[in-house]
Amino acid sequence: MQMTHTEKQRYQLRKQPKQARARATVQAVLDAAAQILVTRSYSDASTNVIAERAGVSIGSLYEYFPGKEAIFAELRRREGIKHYRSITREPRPSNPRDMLRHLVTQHVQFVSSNLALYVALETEVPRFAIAEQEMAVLADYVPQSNAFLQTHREQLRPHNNIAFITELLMRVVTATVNDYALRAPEYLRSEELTESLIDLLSRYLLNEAA
Amino acid sequence: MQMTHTEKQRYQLRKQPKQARARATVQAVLDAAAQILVTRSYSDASTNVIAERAGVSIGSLYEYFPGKEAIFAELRRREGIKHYRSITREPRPSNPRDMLRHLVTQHVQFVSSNLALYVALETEVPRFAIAEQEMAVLADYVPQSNAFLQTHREQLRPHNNIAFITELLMRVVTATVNDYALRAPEYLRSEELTESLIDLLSRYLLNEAA
DNA sequence: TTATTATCCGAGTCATCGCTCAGTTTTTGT
DNA sequence: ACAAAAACTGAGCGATGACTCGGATAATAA
Repeated sequence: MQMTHTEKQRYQLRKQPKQARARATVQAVLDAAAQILVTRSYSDASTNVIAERAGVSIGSLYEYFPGKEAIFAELRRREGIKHYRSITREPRPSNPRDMLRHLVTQHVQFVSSNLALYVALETEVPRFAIAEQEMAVLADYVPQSNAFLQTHREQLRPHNNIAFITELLMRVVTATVNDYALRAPEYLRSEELTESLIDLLSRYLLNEAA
Repeated sequence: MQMTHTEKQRYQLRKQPKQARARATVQAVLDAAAQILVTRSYSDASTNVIAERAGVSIGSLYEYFPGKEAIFAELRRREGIKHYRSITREPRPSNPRDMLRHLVTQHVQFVSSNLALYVALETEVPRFAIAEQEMAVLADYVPQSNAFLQTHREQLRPHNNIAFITELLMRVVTATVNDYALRAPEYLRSEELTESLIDLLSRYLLNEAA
């Protein structure tokens, strides 16, 4: 584990697969990694074992991935994209209250429908290169939501920093749902949790009338 | 990484140190582990490296720890205890609003005063044996806070399940502060974050008058 | 067809890691 | 002072893991 001169590409694909069979190879590796992560553990997921489970040779694996870390970085990247898509998918809400409801329900929905993998990624895989894709879910969503709330300011209680509040609320939702996923998954899908969270956020964000 | 017959003591001390120098050895190992974790990484923290940094022989390390995982489990256990102490320390609040303020400020205080180690433990160390100590911070605190809130019911908005709400609020605080610690530490100590969080919680929990 | 590029293969190398054990030193108890 | 218990030592073993490389095979292009 020598780090000669901090290579950025340590967590990226060595090269893009061009042919279809190559894309299939990459996908097989990622699927195998996910499966081993969920059924065994991160430390059991050696490159040799992953390659074997994927049905590709260890040599092929290293054609595309510079190492074990890159495999899981890519896996997380792709899950992050799915997560983002899940949250931003239709229908677009037409008012702040619907926005909060949509945010909470979609978030719970995504996490609980991928619970095993989500939890394993969160609890077992080290967060290399945290800055890069870690924010994928929030990076685009926050400014977008902020703009939305700005245009519906009249429905909100007076806040002197809407941008900050927007980010805070996003983080409260993601972090709290994450916490339930890891530590109390039996409540994750409960009406009670979803409704309480929405109520908590609404009461803070919105004025009485809304 | 063979797991013959799921031994429970994999994450516990092999034996309790009886003499002072033995306690010093254990402490030195834990300190070294923490230091390497923070300055290098979890995967760089091999038992050999930890022993060397601690200034004890590898043999001595294995007198007390059954393996690498046990070292970090113990480290986390001790940090968890500190965390709990930090949150439950005087002065005991006399009303719900003070309770919320106390909870938020103490929590932020603890996390930000141990930020590097806290973040490293959260992001790099796998959560083995999650059930055991993971809940240390909440396990005692939640029922205790729940009882407290029950006795001050008249200051609260009507809630049909105070126990659930208590736990929810605890989780919102810990999870959100944790999220800022990992992903936006520049806001962690800000007045704005602390005050917004308290406001968010109060508005949901308390009735107008309180 | 033929040249070129892309993909795949897997035995084998080398480093490192977790861990043991036989023996020494220190502390404690009587 | 002496024995027993506790603590410490570190060379070295066995296992495994990440990764390479020389070469085979397949797809694409000219």
